[in-house]
Amino acid sequence: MRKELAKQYDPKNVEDRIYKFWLDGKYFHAKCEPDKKPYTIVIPPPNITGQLHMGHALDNTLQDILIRWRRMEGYDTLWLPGTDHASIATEAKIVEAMKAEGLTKDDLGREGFLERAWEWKRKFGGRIVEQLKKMGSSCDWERERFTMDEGCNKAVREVFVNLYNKGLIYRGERIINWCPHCLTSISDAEVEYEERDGSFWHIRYPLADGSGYVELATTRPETMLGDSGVAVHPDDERYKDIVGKTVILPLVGREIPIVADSYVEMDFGTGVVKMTPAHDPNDFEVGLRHDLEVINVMTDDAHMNENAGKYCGMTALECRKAVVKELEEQGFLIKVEPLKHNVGVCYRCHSTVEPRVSKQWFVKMQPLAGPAIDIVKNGTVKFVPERFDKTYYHWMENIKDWCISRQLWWGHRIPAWYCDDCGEVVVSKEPVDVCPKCGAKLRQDPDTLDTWFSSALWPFSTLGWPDDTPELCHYYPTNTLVTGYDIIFFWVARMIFSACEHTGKEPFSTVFIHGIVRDELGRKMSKSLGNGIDPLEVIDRYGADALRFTLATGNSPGNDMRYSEKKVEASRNFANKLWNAARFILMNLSEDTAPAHVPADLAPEDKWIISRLNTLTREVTENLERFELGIAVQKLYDFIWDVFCDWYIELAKIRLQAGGVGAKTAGDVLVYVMTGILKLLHPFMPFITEEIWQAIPHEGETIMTSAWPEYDEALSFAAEESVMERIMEVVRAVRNRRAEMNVPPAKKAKLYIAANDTDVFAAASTIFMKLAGASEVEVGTSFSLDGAVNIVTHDAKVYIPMGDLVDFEAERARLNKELAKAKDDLAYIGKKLNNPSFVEKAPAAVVQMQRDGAAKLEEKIKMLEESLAKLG
RNA sequence: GGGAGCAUAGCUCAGCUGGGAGAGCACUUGCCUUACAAGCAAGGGGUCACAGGUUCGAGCCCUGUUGUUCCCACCA
Repeated sequence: MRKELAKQYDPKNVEDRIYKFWLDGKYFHAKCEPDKKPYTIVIPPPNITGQLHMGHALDNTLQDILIRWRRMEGYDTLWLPGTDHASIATEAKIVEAMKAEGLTKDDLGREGFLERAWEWKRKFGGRIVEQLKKMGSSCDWERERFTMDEGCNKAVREVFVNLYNKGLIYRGERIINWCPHCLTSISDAEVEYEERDGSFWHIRYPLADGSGYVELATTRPETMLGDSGVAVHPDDERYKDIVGKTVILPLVGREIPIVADSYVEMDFGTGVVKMTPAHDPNDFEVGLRHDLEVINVMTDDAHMNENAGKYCGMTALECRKAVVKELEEQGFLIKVEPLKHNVGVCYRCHSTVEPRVSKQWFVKMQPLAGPAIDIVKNGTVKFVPERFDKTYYHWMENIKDWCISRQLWWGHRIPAWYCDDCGEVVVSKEPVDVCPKCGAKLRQDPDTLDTWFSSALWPFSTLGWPDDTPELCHYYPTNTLVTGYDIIFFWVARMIFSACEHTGKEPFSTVFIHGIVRDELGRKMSKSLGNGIDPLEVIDRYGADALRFTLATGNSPGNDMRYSEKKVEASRNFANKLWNAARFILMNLSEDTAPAHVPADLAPEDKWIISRLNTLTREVTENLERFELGIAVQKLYDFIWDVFCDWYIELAKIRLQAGGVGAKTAGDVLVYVMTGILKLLHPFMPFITEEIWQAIPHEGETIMTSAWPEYDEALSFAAEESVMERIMEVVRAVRNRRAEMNVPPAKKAKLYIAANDTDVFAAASTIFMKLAGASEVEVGTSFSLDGAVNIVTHDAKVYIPMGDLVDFEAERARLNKELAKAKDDLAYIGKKLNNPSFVEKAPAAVVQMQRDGAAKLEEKIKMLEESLAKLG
């Protein structure tokens, strides 16, 4: 007994049942079949602290479309799912949760804290996976890895030690970005810039020899407590003679040198810059060149420290006020100007970043960047769309060393041990207890690694690297990475150079970049704006299929898209349309209808729809291959709605209602075309296609693993396509005229069709009766009728006797208008064809097309003139 | 300061390698036609930002201009 479809399409009902069916059948499980070609996709690790948002939904949808399609094409497909340990955000959330219980990090200690973190991860970490499943994700989630799982940990230690041994990781005192809120260092990529209103304080520093003073300006007066020099440009005539002298630092009284350095811009401010090497990256560089003292005046949490003298203990802001006040009182302050300037903020918490000198671990980037650039330049790794390789090159070519140590507990512990007795540093894959030099007890570095350090290893660490596993051998290098452009620097670039360095291969061959989903007003969706839309809520109301379809529609690689509920509604309506088409087919099938096949005795409309489906198959496949998912889905939409539902089903009704062999053939073709549609649509709308596929005659257990349709030259019927186009033109023209004349649909009228090719139109008489409001149809080479409406198409003239309804003046006016239009069109084409260089230089096919067009127009003009002549 | 994207119907956007401009929504008109009113049929609406250039032919290619968005660098 065949399954039935409910009268009303209910996505929730369908989706819950189908997902369970897939899970029970274990259809998602990766098999690692060496004889099958692998298709592996790397997916961004969803942040475990987060709730599913539109960004995830988009990622997941595009990935799943590609995976489902390739699976149907017979590939051994695998996702590399994972969960990010997201150090800063995760740790902040855990700290917050502890605070609610009256606990702090120090109360728990490192072990206790980690225990709490795991507990927390178990509680919330699985949630996002459940949400992705609701979207139809066909990821084998049982393979899910966590970046802090032992396997990945092993890879991290391996990489760290290898890089260290090659001299590519070093520990050093350098200026780094410090987030005073998160209390950790962050990398350059994690700093964002925001424009803020600030002030520009002009201050005078007296020369030590009493010969005057220099005037300089600063936006951060409090840092002057750490000044160890003053710089001017070497070519600046104004200050040439003071270079080498010293100034007395106001309030502090320290004597500091005036140096010349080309970093200083002569045109900006007064052309004199105070140097605070401990708290400004540029000053630090200048300081290195001129051997200036590094004086740290701040604590971890942006308070002044003991080096700030009497200001010790104040916050930076309090200190600024105090310093400015004293400068003013002592006559050092010249003026204050308002100034807009960019301030670096932490990308996680948006606190102002404090640059400070600190001892951290770094990765030397220069040697790693070279191969990573080459592998993209030589096409081994391709960006889709291509233009993103420019962004990538620019970043790689100007890369600075990467600060990888974080002052956090929730992350991969740095595998380095220190001997407090003899100062020995040991870097090792395995824990070491005693100093190999002096035998004293060793202390492990308390810091952890940047979350992206471990994430960068994702494509191979999850496959078992550094062990030579069968999985690694089969699936690596992977095929595709799908991600947003906002993550190119953080993750994509780092995966590429890490893979080059550690595996000697590319991590993936294609980076498919998509845009971000914006709200209806084009704003970025964000928590603080409160304009984020919860994908689960959308699914609840319209279904996952509708959401997926929306995200795929109008999605062109690399471009942002706007979310609007109207679009989701349109997608849901489309699903409903498909549902109803399926219901219609089911109603018209007999119990013994066979699964999809092309029957014998095809009618012209059968050949037409089969041929159109054939073309569609080719177009959808080609566009998927080019990652043009938006175009593929648009073509499906147009075909299903306009071609299949609006035309073919209506045409098929004629034979279905007549019964007999024709009905059987029409039924078979309906099943054949519907099956093709469902397969092509399945990657985009997995649930509804599975549900319908199960209901109609089919072979196999699930559409997921059924074979992807292929273009077949034998199913291309150009002649029938053309015949149908001519018939459809007549139908449209008649409908148009009737609508214009306000003829009610119920009022049928006889149709006289005059054409040279009488057979084509005679054979289609039932079509005209069904679709063009004809009571009966007479076909001949010419008719002489009075009181009839004249309709002219390119190769036929149609008369509808309407008696009193016909307004001859209106008829004449309309025909004249059409004639004028046709003549204009012909003149336009004629101009082209009379242009010798067009005929000579344009491709033959284009010229022929114009000639055909001209011939059709000539024919039409002739018929229009005849009709006008008859009207008198 | 460097780089990139975008500018097409009232709105949101497609338009692949150049061959007389498309969709969805909105709008107008007529229809509950036995799959579907979450629908059917018909229709109105565009100097493809502006100015040049290449070409037989430009929404598409090149140059410039304007507006807009984003990324990178960063001015002490």
